[in-house]
Formats: sequence, C-alpha cells, structure tokens
Amino acid sequence: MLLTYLYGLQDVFMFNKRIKIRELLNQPADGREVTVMGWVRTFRNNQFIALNDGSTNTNIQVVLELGKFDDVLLKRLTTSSSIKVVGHIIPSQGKGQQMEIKAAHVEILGDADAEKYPLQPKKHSLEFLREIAHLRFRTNTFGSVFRVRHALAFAIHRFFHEKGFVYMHTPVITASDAEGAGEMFRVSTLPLDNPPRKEDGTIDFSQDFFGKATNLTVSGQLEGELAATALGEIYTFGPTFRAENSNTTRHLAEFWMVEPEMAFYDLEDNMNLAEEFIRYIIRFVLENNREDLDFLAQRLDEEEKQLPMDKRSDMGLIQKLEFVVNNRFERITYTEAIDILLQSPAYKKKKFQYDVKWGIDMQSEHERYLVEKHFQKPVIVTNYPKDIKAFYMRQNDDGKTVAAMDILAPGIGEIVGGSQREERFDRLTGRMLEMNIPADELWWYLDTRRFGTVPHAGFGLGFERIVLFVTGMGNIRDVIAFPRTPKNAEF
RNA sequence: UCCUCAGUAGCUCAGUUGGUUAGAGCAUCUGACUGUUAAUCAGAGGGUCACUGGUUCAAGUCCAGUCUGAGGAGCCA
Repeated sequence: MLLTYLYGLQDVFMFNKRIKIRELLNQPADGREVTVMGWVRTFRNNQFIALNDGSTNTNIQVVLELGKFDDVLLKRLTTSSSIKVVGHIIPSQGKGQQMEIKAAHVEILGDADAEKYPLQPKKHSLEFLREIAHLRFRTNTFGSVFRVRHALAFAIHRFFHEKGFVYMHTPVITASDAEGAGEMFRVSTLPLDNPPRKEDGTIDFSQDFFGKATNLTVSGQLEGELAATALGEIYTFGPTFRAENSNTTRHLAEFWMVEPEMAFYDLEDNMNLAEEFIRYIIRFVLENNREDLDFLAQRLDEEEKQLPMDKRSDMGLIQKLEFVVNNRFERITYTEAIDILLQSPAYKKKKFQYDVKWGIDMQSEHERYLVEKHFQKPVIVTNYPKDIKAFYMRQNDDGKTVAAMDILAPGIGEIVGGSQREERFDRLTGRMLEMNIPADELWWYLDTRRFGTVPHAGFGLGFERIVLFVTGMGNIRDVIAFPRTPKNAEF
C-alpha cells in the first residue's frame, strides 16, 4: 500500500528532475542535457530568454535557435510567464555570461498577459512595488532581501540551538494588559455593533470567548521568564503586535521579535550574549549570502549616488557588516552617554532640538549622535534611570538606575532592548506599586520570585530591524513580505 | 498623532503669470531586423489630471476639506 503510494508520488515529483539555476551555474558547460523551470525576466531578439527561478539573482540565458520554434510559442514568452526548458548547457557565444542553455524544448507552464502584468524589466520605485507586494518577490531586490531574511532567521535558530537554548512558543493571545509595552489589538468574538454590557454600561467581557478581555501579544518576555526559570535558557521568535499609530520607516503593527531569556545571567552576561549573537548572525549571512549582499550593496551604492555628499555613508554595506563582525561594540553607561552629549560640539552649538540632562529619555537625535558621529559603531548603553524604564528591570544599588541595556545601531537606532530582571520579590512588587502595575493580574509572574527565584536576564531584538540593518534597505515595510501598518493590511 | 512634501498614461516624470485639442521616456500593440544583455528601428493605441466642493468668462494650475503615499518627529523593537 505504502509502496504504491510512493511510486505514485514519483510521477507527481517528475518536476524534481529540474536543476536549480543556482546549482547549474556552478557546473561545467559540457553539453549535458538539463531541465530548468522558472519565470521569464526578459525575452530579447526573439532568441534569448533571461530565466530566473528564485534560487539566485543571476539569470540563466536560454537560447532559441531562429526558425526552430513556433511563432505562437515565441509570442507567449512574455515577462514573468513561467516555462519549462529542456536543453544542453554550452559555453556562451555572447559576452554577458559564461554559460547558456541551447533549448531543445520549451513549454509554457503559465502565461502572463503582457498588457496587464505590472512589472517591467526596468527600475521601479520601492513605493510602487509595495503596492504590488504580491509580485515584488519577482524582482532582484526583493529576491535578495527575502533570501537574506531567511538566512538571518535560520542563523538565529542555529545560534541558540548550538548554545543549548530551548525554543519556546509563547501565546499570541494574552489576557494581561499589564506589560505596558504599548497599545494592544483587542481580540474578541463579541458583536461589535451590539456588545453585551454590564449595569454600569461598560462592555461585559465575561461573555466574550475567553471569558475576559484579551489582546494580541506585545511581547513574549513575561512568559519567557517563566520557562527560563526552569529550563535555564530559552528564546522566543514569533509575531508581535503593537496598535500604535506609528508612521515611520522602522515601525510595523505586526513584526517578529526574538526574545532570549536566561537564568543565572547578570547584565554583563546578557550584553556578552547579545553582542555575540548579533555578530554570529551577521557573519552567517556574510558567509552564506554573499551574492545577495553584493547585489544589495550595489543597489545601496546607486541609491546613495542620488544623495548630496554629506548624506552618504562612509562605508559600503559589506564594509559596514564586516566592521560590526570584527569590532567590539562600544559599552557605556547612561550617565557617561549624557556626559558625552553635554560635552559634544553639537550640544554646545545648540544643534539638538531637545535638551540634554541626566534623567531624560534620550531622543533619536541624541542616540544618532552617539552612534553615528561620536563612536561610529554599535553602542551598548547600560544602567538607565529607573523612571524611564520598565517595572521588571533590576534596581541598582544607587537607588536611581536599573540594570538595563540598549544596543543602538547606526541608521536604525535601538535594535536590542534588554535588562537583568528584578528577581527580588519585595523590590519587584514595590516597583509595581509605584508604577501602578496590577500585581494581582500578574500573580503567575510573581510566582517565579516566590518559589526559587534566581538572578536572570534577557533581551528583545526586533527581527525586521536587523534585516533592515543587514540588507541596507531604508524602510521596514520592504523587509517583511506583507507589511501591516496603520491604514494598510492589504494581501 | 504632529510637521513638511507629494498625488497628471501601466511605470518614471514635465506641464510657465489660470487660456484653445494635456506632453516625453519606458512599457504595451503592429511591422521590420536578428548573438541579444533593460536589444534596436518605424508606426499606433493609451488620461474621470486622487476625490468633493468653491473662486473665475475659463482650473491640471488658485482656495477649502477629505483620502492616499513619502520623509521627519513622538511611541518603541
């Protein structure tokens, strides 16, 4: 029975006789017969097909001998039509490529009406491509972006796996509104037009699906801490939702976040891990996606040529990534950061729009100055004033600061935010009281401090922000397949 | 949410102090050519000038509102 089934599958999987273009290009042009399948990028001169199958940005040139193929077939070889080609690989007579396929058979798998297909073999604006996000994968830029995105995701799992971390799937739907990480999306099955109400007129969520008000998660951290204080070292990597009305190049309403959480780690351990982690995943991409990075670097170069000299970056994309891999991040305390800002020429010349003094939550302009002007590399800032940080961060002995650490990256800003967590029950509940965090709703979180509490730490990394940094793209909406932003949930 | 800028052909954009039938390049279609590299050459078709209202003899152009997009800010990852 199983055998018949498998034999049946063999027929179904005949397509797997095909060779991927990425693989084909590394083989000798020895006249062998091969089968390739892909999408037509351009068809020149009624003879030359530039064929792409998504395995690489490099197209394979398929040559159709004049007069050998039916005119009706030739007419159907339009941009983005899909085809199967059987032919022989030979050294190319033309100049632009080493190898080409002399076609014996060409079969149309799917037509693409040239009058209606929106992509042309030319430059398109990223804004236009965003409007046709379902088709933009078929461009070189987005092919590279999404292969790099994949490689980063894979490298993240590999890094933590090698270190013995356990991958946790924390819930997407949560009942606690206490995390304070921003506006939340309500999850409800109650009728919007006529929800049940309590006597005082407020909505009666006891009749809702979960019997209480629920939202989409804004962070898996609190649940992550529960797992870490038993399994030791865990990480989450999942979708995260913020209902903030943010319209910027670095915010999404739905994004992916990586949140490791480690028992028996202090702030120093936390920083060391975060830095090693970022270096590791960037090195992985440098080693495994060089062709895509080269393409993206070239794209960025051309884009920057449009800018005035003073707006251009000093380093190319590859240089920038190699620099991050090969150099220690700068580590300073918040207090030192404020001192640097106060002594900066920018401050003395009153270039900052916002005032600088100890206690402020640093503005973008301040972070950019530190990272892009003063240090010109990623900077880890530690020990922030407690009043501008979350309730769960460990209170330092000075009574003023907490054991927080933010990693700031050139061009992106905050890429990692983390801290050593407050493991002392009294300190934690005391801070919750001061900050009006309802302790009763978080009884389960506090139980970790009641029973066998341990020093622990963790951080969150915005996945799309690291993809932005690595690909050199300018807008976060161009490094996620189908961006969700205010007024946009298309596709 | 705030500030600034923008919305004209499928795409990228021009359109003067308001003035007759709104243009170009690319793409598309037709034909020619054929070792091309975003092929080339010739011709053709293609427009609710974002939407609504107003000013005016006359609005793509001026005014108001709305919608959408971009950049910056805030919030943050």
